[in-house]
Amino acid sequence: MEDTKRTKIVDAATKVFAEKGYHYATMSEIAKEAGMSTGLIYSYFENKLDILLSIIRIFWKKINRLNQDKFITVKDPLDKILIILQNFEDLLIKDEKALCQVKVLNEALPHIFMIKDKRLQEKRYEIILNNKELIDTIDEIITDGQKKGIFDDSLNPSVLRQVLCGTIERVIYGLFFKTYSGEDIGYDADDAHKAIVKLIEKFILK
Amino acid sequence: MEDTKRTKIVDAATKVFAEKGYHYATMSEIAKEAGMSTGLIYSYFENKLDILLSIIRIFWKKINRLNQDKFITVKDPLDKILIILQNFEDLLIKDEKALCQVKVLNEALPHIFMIKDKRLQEKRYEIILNNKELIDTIDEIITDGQKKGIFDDSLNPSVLRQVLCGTIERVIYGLFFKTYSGEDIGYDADDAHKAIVKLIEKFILK
Amino acid sequence: MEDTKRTKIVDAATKVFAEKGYHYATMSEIAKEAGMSTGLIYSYFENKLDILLSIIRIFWKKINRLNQDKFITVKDPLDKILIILQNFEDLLIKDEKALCQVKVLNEALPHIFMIKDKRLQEKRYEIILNNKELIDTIDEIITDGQKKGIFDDSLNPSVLRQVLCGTIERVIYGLFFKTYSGEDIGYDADDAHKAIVKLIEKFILK
Amino acid sequence: MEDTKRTKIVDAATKVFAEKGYHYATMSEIAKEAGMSTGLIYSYFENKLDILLSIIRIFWKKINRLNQDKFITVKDPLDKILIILQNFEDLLIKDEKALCQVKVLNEALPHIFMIKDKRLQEKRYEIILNNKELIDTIDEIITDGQKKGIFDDSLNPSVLRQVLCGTIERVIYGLFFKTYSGEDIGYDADDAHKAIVKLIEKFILK
DNA sequence: AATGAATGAGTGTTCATTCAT
DNA sequence: AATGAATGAACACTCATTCAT
Repeated sequence: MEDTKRTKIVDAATKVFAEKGYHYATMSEIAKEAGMSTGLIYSYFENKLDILLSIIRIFWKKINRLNQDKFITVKDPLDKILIILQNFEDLLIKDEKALCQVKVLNEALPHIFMIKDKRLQEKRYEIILNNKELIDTIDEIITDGQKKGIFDDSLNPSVLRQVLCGTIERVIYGLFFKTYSGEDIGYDADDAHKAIVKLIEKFILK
Repeated sequence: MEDTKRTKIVDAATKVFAEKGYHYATMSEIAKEAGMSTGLIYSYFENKLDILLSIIRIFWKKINRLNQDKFITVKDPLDKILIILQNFEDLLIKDEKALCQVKVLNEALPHIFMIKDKRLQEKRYEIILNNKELIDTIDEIITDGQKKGIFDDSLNPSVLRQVLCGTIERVIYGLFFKTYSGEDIGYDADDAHKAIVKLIEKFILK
Repeated sequence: MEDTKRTKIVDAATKVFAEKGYHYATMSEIAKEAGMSTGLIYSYFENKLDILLSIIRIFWKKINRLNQDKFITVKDPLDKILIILQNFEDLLIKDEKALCQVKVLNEALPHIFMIKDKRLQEKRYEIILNNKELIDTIDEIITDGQKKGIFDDSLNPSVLRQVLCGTIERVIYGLFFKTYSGEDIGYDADDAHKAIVKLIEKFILK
Repeated sequence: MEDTKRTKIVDAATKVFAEKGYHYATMSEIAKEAGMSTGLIYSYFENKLDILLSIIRIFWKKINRLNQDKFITVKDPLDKILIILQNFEDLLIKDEKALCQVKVLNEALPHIFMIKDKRLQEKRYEIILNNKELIDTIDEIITDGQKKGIFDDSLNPSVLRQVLCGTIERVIYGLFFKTYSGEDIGYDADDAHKAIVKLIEKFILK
């Protein structure tokens, strides 16, 4: 029950943050969207920033958990990269509601750096750790693929990862923009998927 | 003279916005950084948002002008793409001061959508036009390259462009982060350049 | 049974008000201290201010009743004054728990004046009456003592009473402070008693 | 000029705090009383509590300075005590505006203990020091008087000081109450003065 | 042209109070 | 009778913007 409320708030905030941007969103808008009063939000979260942090934290946790779950049975570097992609798509694209998380995630960085509240330091640290976990995971997979002679080894793993992540982020952000603005962006979820797979095949594979 | 002041403000704001994020930056910080009083800023800009808009507008204008200038003598699609990349690098990477524009550009989108001030509508429209101009330019180049049989034509131009732009944005953002946080990101400006060129060769070329 | 609950609330509130001050004390702290839920407090009291009022009202009532009870057999003005002192000490000093009432009584005045709630007007009036009763009692004793030639009659009764009450209040407040802060104040309950008795002998007696 | 503004705010706040009590007083009331906007107050004070602290700090500083100034030429313990009394009267009674400080000073204690803001810790410490300075000064005078055989030495200095201060506080508070409520309290400033002097003569002197 | 003191609208947050269970 | 989740009014505080000098 308590968890339902937290989820409601997180979902409402994700929507409002995505629509208006963190600072333009007000607590009463979030409360209204969540179907409750402003005060109640403060029973579940320390403050506004805490909600933003929670959105991000939950997302990275989910991604990391999904990845680790599937990596147990998969060993091939290419398959692992494809699994990471698939997990991103599962979490963001297949649930249209969740798509707006991309924008919130995109906007979050400056706010994470502005955290002064001591109560939030730990949560901030956790986010950084979770983020680092994904980065390290990808970098290890790439390094592994290069050692095994499967991946292109003329570039260092960090740049390869940046190219991959930048692509995924941008392509999915486009889908969010399409959904929420209604404007045509020239491609759909299927095109996006094919493009990233092709990027992996042509750019990352040897 | 007036132009010097405007430039000073734009430069100061770019720095402060990049360091703190648009909303955490205050007008008095910008004024201090620009070496003038808060009030004077309002002689050159309508309001805070107007400064942000100007930063973006100036950047897109410069990019478009640089592109068009060089496109006069260049006709090959691949060369054109490489010129666009080079222009980005000239504007952002080669001047360390300007590097922080990446972050401002990254953060700007939500604010552009929140413009209510009628005086800014025109400027907003101009930005969207400038942005669209670059997008259209790239899309045309890609379409042209595909027609000429030079570029991969299994993906539509919009997605190809997103992959390219997402990569450039992310890779350069990494360089900004490195410069301003001092942390190691595993690659430098040279690696970044090579990676993008390789992306073009392996992913965009047939 | 109902009375037990009321007493529990009053005792808990007295403690919390004394420790934190009326406004810094929250209803949930009082409820926790009283071992019940916040809601239940509202079955016994109109609101937060009502609890404060009750604490004060109960104290003045007790003092007045104790005084009147003992005055039946005592007629000498000096003895009467000493009885009032003894009653104060019985109610405050001898029960360490009750000592914190001094602080609550001290802080109460501004709140009594801010009562707007109509339901509390009557209670407020009662407090003022009870307070006035003690004042009048003391003033009458002093007047009587002056008439009988026992008390110094070079000062009017009101000022004499203020000196006496100010002394008692301050000296007992010191004891409260000592108990709750643990700091040394340079005197104990016994010193306090002797000082007040000496004040009566040297200052009020002729 | 800046000092005029600070003084205006301090005076306004003293009045409003005295009338309503610290917590019932709002910043906009203080601003209105001071003839300025809410925001401007924050150019001169950290926050609401800082104003309260300043009122108290200024008062204790003034008292201590006045005392030390006059103690240079006076050596007799009795004269010193009378000078302290006179200074209190000069600061509080002779300026009717300043009289309301008594109430603010009376109410301040719980708030001083609730200070969490780091920026105010130093100011808090200064107040405690100033307060201690007066206490120590009085205690030294009394000890000196007892050694010289002038003062009653059957009670320890701390209690004697409490009796004196409690009396002064209470008697002056009565005058404040009279002025601001318009009610008759049975004595005036002159009676108050005589009472305290008589207290010193009869109770403190041997 | 230039200043920065002054404004006040806007919002996050708290907490007394209510009420469904 | 008892709970504590839920409410929302109230207020401190910030900061973009203005304007007297």
